Amino acid sequence: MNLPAIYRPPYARGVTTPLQEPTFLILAVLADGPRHGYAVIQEVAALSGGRVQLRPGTLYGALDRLADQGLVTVDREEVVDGRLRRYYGLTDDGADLLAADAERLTSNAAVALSRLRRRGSAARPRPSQA
Amino acid sequence: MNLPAIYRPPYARGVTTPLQEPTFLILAVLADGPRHGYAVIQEVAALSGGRVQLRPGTLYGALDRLADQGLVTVDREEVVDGRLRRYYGLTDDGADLLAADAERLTSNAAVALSRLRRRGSAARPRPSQA
DNA sequence: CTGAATATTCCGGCGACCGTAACATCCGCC
DNA sequence: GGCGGATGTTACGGTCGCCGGAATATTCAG
Repeated sequence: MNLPAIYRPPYARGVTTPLQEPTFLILAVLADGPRHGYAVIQEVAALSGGRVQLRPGTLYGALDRLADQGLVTVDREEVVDGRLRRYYGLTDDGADLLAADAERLTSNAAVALSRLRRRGSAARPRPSQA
Repeated sequence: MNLPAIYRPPYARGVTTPLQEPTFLILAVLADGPRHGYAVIQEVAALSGGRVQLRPGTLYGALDRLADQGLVTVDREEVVDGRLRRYYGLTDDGADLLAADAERLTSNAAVALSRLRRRGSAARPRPSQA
């Protein structure tokens, strides 16, 4: 079962290779530098145009999972005003995986758009002007 | 609040708006014209470079679901050598959703790559090499 | 003192996908 | 002339990421 090379090297056990959108965006946020959980939620919302509103359960669950997989690590912890802040940072493995997955997204999008254009020759109602 | 318009119009109840990769690729294959299930499996494998090997359960489950959502329809049925062939075709709603999702993928990939580039120039906390 | 924002933890539940087997027909091979 | 493989669909148990919501705790606005 020739696993096609892409999606294997560093992604040890259990790594859901095609990242889902929430996980992908979490890694994307951390690519800019360490962040704590709550900041990730806000930044994901911002750079998805408000489309993706991470739930606490999703975020912290994903962070734990990604830490287990070695894709992120706890950078440091602070206590501000009695509240805990745990900063997570992207590892090199995480950056590699994110880059590979971004490539996958680009490729998939290109394939779909190319085939949609071919389809355009047939009948198609256009209610809105793009 | 401002639910970003994209990802709402035709995607009535239960439509998992961010398409997962198998679903996305199924729609992409059908964008080229009607296909029967088995052909979809092969074509998805081909245009994903062999990375995505659809299981029967995934494929036919997805087709039923997509048909319920009005994103694909049964185009026609043939019996060839006593074996059934059911052809599925993309609806206009399906094409719209696929186009919107391709845009989402492109955008997400761009965001990730841009942030990864920023990361490369600054600090690499994990000295793996270079 | 009530409510919103900050920040994390916990838990039940759902749905897409996986993995595999079954069933049926036709073909190549030995 | 039977065995295995390709074609094509159906069925079902299981896994896992995400959702949805509530709890906890502190600070600041009204």
